[in-house]
Amino acid sequence: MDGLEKATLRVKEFRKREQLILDTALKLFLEQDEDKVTVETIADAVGIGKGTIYKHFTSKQEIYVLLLIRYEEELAGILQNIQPDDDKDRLVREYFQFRMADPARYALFDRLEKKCAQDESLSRLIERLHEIRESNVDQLETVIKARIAEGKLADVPPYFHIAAAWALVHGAVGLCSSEFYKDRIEDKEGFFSFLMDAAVKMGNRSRLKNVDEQEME
Amino acid sequence: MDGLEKATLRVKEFRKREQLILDTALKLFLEQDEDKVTVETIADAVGIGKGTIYKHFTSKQEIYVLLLIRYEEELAGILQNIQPDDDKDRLVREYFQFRMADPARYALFDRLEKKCAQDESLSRLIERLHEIRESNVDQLETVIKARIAEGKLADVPPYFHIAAAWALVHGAVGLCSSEFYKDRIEDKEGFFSFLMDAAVKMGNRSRLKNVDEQEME
Amino acid sequence: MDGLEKATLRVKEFRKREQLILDTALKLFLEQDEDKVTVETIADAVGIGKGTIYKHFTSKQEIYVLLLIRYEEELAGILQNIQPDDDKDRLVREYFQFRMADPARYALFDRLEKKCAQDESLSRLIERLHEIRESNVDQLETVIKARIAEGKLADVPPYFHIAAAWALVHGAVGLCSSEFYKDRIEDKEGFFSFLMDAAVKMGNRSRLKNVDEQEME
Amino acid sequence: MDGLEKATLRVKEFRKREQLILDTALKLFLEQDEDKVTVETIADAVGIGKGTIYKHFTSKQEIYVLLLIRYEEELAGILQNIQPDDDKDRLVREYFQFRMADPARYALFDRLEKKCAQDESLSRLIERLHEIRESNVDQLETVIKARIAEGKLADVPPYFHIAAAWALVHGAVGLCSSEFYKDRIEDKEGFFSFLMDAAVKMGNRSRLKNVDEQEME
DNA sequence: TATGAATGAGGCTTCATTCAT
DNA sequence: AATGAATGAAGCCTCATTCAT
Repeated sequence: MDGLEKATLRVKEFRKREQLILDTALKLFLEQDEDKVTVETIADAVGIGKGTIYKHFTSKQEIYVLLLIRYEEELAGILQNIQPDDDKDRLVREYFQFRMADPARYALFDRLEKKCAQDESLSRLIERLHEIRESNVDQLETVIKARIAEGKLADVPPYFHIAAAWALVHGAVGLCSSEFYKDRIEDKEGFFSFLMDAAVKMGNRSRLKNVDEQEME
Repeated sequence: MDGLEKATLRVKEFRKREQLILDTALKLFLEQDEDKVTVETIADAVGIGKGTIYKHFTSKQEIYVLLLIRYEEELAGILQNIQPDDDKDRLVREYFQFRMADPARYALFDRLEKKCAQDESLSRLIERLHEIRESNVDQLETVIKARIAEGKLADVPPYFHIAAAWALVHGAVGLCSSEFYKDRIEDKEGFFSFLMDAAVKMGNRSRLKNVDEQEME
Repeated sequence: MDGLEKATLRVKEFRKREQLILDTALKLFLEQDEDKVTVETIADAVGIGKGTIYKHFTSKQEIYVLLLIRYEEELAGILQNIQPDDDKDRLVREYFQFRMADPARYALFDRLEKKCAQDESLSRLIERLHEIRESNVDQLETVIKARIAEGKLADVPPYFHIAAAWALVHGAVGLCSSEFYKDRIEDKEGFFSFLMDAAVKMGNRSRLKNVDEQEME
Repeated sequence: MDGLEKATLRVKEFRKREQLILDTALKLFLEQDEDKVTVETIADAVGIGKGTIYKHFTSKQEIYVLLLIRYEEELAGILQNIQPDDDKDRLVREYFQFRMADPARYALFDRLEKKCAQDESLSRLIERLHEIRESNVDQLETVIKARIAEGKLADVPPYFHIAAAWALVHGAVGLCSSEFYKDRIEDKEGFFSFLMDAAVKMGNRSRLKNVDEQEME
């Protein structure tokens, strides 16, 4: 193994550790409130020194943003993997499935983003986050537009559909983590099927018609 | 003015200041992240000493809960004021209008509640909060039930309707405070009318039918 | 009732309240650590306002000293009441009985005195405390001297006897409140009779003589 | 020097600083009332930052207990160093000499222990303190028992002798730190020899016998 | 005179970040 | 590069004392 190889290996190790730190941080943030998780806690959980964290990230807040970016990139990966000739709906379905998969995680990211929004020193990363998200949303818009053209969705600005769906998902997540409603919703499965049904139909033009037809039988 | 009157006046002044502190705290919490607002900041803003805050509240966290309770009580007041012979829908409409009126405030309360949930020393107040909320929800359920009986709403457990609407409102609020979407939704008014429309129709039985009928023409 | 009488009555009431405050403070200091007892706690327990305390005493520390003085005065009263033709031993016995009567109280006073010792603003009161105590000790010395003259006590400076007894009593009190020894001394009654026995005999001349005789063998 | 050595050195330095903090704290506690000594005062006196204190101890109270433990361990060391074939009395003598060596220190520890007794979070350390003390007392009991067997001490439970001596030492310490008696005892050396004499003879069997004989006359 | 709301100095503790090894 | 001891700003809270009513 020559010097270059060695160096490459080292870089790889370094990157790997970076991911490990982020993974661990995420896990801890989900378990406890992120304010209660100290940098030392993370370092201990990873099994490295506290100082090492700062070789990878300039601040705790940077960890927040990088987690956000990683999340958005993961989503981008999912969207990218879907073939253009797939059922158009699949894209949308995957998108929301991903977002709903782990409500607590999503809620965490929501908080983290709010926390980072102000910080001037993170603006570069925040920008990047927005770029990725923009691109993800663009992908979705393309699909939405196609469906509108097909007459399958109400002819409103595409972002109406996306934002409405986003809001519903966000709302559902909030509901899940709400101390109060958590206890009140007895038939959780039934409820979410009710909600999802509503979400799908939300801007759906043809579906509404179908429902009618169905009911007339 | 006799002694009793004087004492009453004093108590009134005290309560007034309490409200002033809560008002100021709320204002500051909305302006900055509540973690960045120190007790001293609040005291300074009110124009009183730090110690005075602790004559009214036992901890910063108690301020959080009392703010939550005040919010829920305000809502209760609105619900109570509606006459029984009012249009049944008005109750529901008022409820969501109230919640949507100041999304940032609502988002804040969401965070605050999560922060207080753990604290054992606040359990008494948290309980009271839940009681008020329960009573508010009960009121709504009554209306929902009536509408279901009238055949105007889908016959699912009433809390399906409430929770679904809650989720939508929560989602909309989240959307509003989201750094990213905030910039993307150009026609905000249009969008929210679209969303509200969806919300109202969500569990609406007759509407669905009507739409169908309409489309069959 | 004329003005003078009224004023006298008022003064009486005032003095009475002063005693009530001191009584209550003492009770609370004994129940909890005196540092944990706030001036407000005392006022509440007495059923008066916090400010009123400061009409009677200039500071919390003054309460400490006044309690000390009251204690020493109480002792003086006991010593005074003993007739000069009483059994000489009775004086000594009463003195130590008084001090030992409530070990916790005694231990408290010990702490309080240490706390006040430094405070310059209390020096006047501290002086008075010392005066009373001096007079009490003088009385004892008189008795001790008489017993020495009778040849019943070892002919050492009288304060040797007093201080030695004081130390033993103080030690016994300390023992009583010691967390550790408290559990170890099973036969408490037996032990204290053993200890008292030793104390009484401590400077007892006749015993020393016996020892001498023994040693001469 | 390899890594292991370095690490060992580091740990040593760390421990050394820990001792330095404890030493300084003790010194300050003795100079002023421990309540007047703030954590910052200690840090400043040591020449380190306030936060560093908390790398070594979890709270100010923990410093109290560790000081107590150190004191008791020091005593254990002294007792251990005494050879079994030494004069049996030496153990007892050393024990009380140690305790009497620095009355102010002893009085301080007495206060500290009382202060920590309640604190639940210190229970583990308090337990350890009691263990050490128990073992120290056990050693003494062994000696006392032997002396009782030899007929040199009165045949009462061994803890009678220990506790009585403890009380006397405690009393003497109290006397020393008493503002009033401090000034009154002119011939301190003479007095303490008088007191010690009494202490040593306290449970001394041969003397009791004589007394009995005398009383039979 | 009695009151109790207001005060603010001051204490303890936390933790993100730095830096010498 | 990795470490972890050291740092100190900053936060929360307490309570003796004051003072206007």
